[in-house]
Amino acid sequence: MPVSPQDRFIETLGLISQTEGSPRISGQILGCLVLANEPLSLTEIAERLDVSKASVSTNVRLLEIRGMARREAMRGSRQDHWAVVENPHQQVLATLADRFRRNADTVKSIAADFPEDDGGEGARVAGFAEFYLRSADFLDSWAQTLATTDQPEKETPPHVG
Amino acid sequence: MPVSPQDRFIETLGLISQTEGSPRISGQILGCLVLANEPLSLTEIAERLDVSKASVSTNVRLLEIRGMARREAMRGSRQDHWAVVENPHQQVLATLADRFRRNADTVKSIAADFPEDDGGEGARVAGFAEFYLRSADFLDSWAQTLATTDQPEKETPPHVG
DNA sequence: AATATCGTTCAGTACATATTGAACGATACG
DNA sequence: CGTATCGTTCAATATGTACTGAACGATATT
Repeated sequence: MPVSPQDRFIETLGLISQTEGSPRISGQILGCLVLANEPLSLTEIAERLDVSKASVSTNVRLLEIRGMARREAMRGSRQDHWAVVENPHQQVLATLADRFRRNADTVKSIAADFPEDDGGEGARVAGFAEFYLRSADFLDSWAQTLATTDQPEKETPPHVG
Repeated sequence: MPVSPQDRFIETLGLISQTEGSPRISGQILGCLVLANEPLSLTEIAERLDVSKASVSTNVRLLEIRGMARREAMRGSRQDHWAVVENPHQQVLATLADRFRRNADTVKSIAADFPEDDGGEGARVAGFAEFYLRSADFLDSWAQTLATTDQPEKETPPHVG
């Protein structure tokens, strides 16, 4: 039997999530929420994906930490409901930027511990820190363009000048 | 006993590599090569990190695929030697851009399979594809700035306009 | 040709973690 | 209050994969 486009979308996001180092289920949940376009209960998600409620509980909160999903109160229901945020990717980029900034700090402090006459080791390590720092800035600016251009149009990519 | 800054750098890159979804050892090897600043043999790397030559063989080739390391012939030695490329991060960003572009293609083709009257599902899926495509462009432009500014200086981050 | 020195491959193991089922605590409802 | 319905936590399991040791093939040296 042919697989529905919905299922393929969900499965694809799961695989992407996995190659990016996150649990597959978190990507699948995201796909679920994007397709539904309305808040879904924990049970609904679990049944749709045919996984345990425990997994959904854990991973939907992971999405919340990543800034991609948010809890939503539904009138007349005691159940928690979950929905994708307005601009999910913007949030995830900001989170990524934070991670890079932490990397920069860590590596920078290590670089500082090298002696002067190390044959350039410390300098090369510091170069790594510099990359992470610039990357963080870049990610932030990228996230910002996503925020300001809700309706993506044909644009020239950003450039340094 | 206190850990040397060299070991801390190597270990840190290993952890970063791991959180990014790559084998820890590949990050450690990269750290090794950066510190050495000269081509190292497979045996030298294995002994420095206290891991098997098989692992080094596999992961150093992974770095090669990622565009961060290259094989180098050393005069007077039959052994392969490995070194970091000139601008390792630029390469890895380009690789990442390729992955995003593939994601965009995959999701885009899925979006095309949704019927017209799907309540906006197909449009939202297409929005995802659009994000991946724009991300790929962004990564490329980012990589380009790294290529042109070998000596990182204080710069304003790129912006759309 | 025989031997030695490489790098790679591959089956097996170790290890990390994603996922589950059951127990638990909290809150709403009767 | 007792009961039912939630979501979360936690120990146990399943699963994927990183890593190893040994075998292999290729190349250089004698």
